[in-house]
Amino acid sequence: MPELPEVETVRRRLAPVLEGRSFVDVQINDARLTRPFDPVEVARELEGERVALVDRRGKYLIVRFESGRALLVHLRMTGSVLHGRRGQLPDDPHRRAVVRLDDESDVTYRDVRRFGTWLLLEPAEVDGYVDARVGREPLAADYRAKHLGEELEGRRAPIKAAILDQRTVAGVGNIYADEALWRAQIHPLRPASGLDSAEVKALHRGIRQALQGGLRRQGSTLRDYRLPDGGTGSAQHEFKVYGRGGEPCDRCGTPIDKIRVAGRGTWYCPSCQPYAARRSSSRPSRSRRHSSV
DNA sequence: AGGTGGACCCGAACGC
DNA sequence: TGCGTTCGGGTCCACC
Repeated sequence: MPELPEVETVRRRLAPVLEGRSFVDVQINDARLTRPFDPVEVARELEGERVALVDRRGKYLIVRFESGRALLVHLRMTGSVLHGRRGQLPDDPHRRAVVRLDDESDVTYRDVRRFGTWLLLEPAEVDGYVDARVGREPLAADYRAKHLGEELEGRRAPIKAAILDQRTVAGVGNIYADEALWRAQIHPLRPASGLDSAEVKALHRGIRQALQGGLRRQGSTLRDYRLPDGGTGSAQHEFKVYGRGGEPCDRCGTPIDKIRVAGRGTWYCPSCQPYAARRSSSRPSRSRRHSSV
């Protein structure tokens, strides 16, 4: 599923091929993509726009035009963007849109489950729309544990549900939420407001490390995710818990357990992510390492 | 008012 | 083998 690392990888690959280019012709053949707006009208509005910048906020890919308008692309679960020379891309029953650029190349959008969305916004609408839905960028240089702590304050929801909320922190989805909690050694069902400051710090670090790791591998391809050149990411090979039920924990050897949190499949290590607070001796956070198995 | 669960999708995996 | 059922996941929205 495209989460921050996947969307950022797409952004980086797309920026050099889109910036400075104009949309010459746009075909949208799935009304769901632009709902509730008419796809034919949206396509017509897009024609003639020249791309100033390919941006990202959370899981939104933001194509900013010189006019000040912006196209917000959300890949949801199975969306992907491909770029290639015109006519070179093979037929695809799941292709939902094609953008012809002014340099003889095409950008196509494919989406098996059709959850993805394209939303064309006027200049004055963009910031408000995005900021209402998306919190701070976790990979920004100035993102601090303090910011995460403020968002978690007073929230009774399980910590995993809280970090899946895009307003808590931008771009964390089901996969990287589990990976971050494993790194921080925090049980996914712990009430968000119950974390102490050391745990918030560990989670802040866990989120950043999990996302950075995904980004270094150009995202994770479980099935549908692709880079714009058709390539695959490889972060799935680095997962510590996601999808690894029954396998031994990399840290302590205990079999990874699977439960359900906030309606999502959730994998964690029952030994190094205990629900009850670890009893700490006089010294703050001594560590496990060889907990009993 | 914050939290939860269903709806939206469709291909793959599963069960009989 | 074949066919019906279940699963999953991001976001919105109705409902508690």
